[in-house]
Amino acid sequence: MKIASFNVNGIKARLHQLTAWLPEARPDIVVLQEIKSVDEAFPSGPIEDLGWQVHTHGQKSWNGIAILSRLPVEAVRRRLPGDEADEQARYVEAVVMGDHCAVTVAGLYLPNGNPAPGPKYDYKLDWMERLRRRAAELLASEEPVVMLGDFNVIPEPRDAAHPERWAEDALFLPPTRAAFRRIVNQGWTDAIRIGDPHAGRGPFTFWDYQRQSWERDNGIRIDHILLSPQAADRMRGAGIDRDQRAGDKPSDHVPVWVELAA
DNA sequence: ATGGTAGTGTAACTA
Repeated sequence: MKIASFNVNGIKARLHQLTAWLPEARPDIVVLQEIKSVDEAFPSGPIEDLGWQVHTHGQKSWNGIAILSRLPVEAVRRRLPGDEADEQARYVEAVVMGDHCAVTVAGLYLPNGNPAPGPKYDYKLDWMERLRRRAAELLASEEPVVMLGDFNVIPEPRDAAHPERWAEDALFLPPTRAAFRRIVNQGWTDAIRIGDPHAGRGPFTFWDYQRQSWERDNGIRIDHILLSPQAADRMRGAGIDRDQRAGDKPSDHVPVWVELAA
């Protein structure tokens, strides 16, 4: 079972890239972030025509998430628990039926949090605490769980080409990294770090559109795949589709993926 | 300190 995450930065502007990448990469499950579309306006047709079921959780103009699946999906849950007043569409969860076992997939678009300090940063840290609580519940199931998406967290200096430039940024501030570690240290495995070992800096998953970041390989690693122990036992590979950043009108993120024997 | 680019949606915001 191949599970992928892709921040498309606007589904309407990225349909060409997504419909070219899906048949090429052949994932079984994809979580999308930043669809920037209400559910009714999501272009499901061209994706369904390629064999994928579409489950969206959108909002107008910003954020928004979706799960695409070629396998049977049950128990789709939208919204991260813990704050009924939170209107931002950033979390979707589903149970996917594999040949050998069921896998819970949690897709997320964690708040950016800039500028920090400020209310947006407070919201980010609150959201991370809610995610930590949900992550603990998912781990307690002792089932295969894959929690993946755009975390908007640079975990370590080696995850940025120029970490010093991120020192004051909400993606790299010490409280952000500590909150991420509190989740990982519950017992999750960082699939990209394990599956795609890299001696020096990188690998990266995001390159800004500005300042020729891609041409200069000035990237960061902020799209992550966390595996429960039962999912990590089944991991057969993981990777980053880096080439996707080089095409015509690409997203500023590239897809990340993990392959499980499931 | 500023501005550089992109998407949504058509002004101003988010990233």
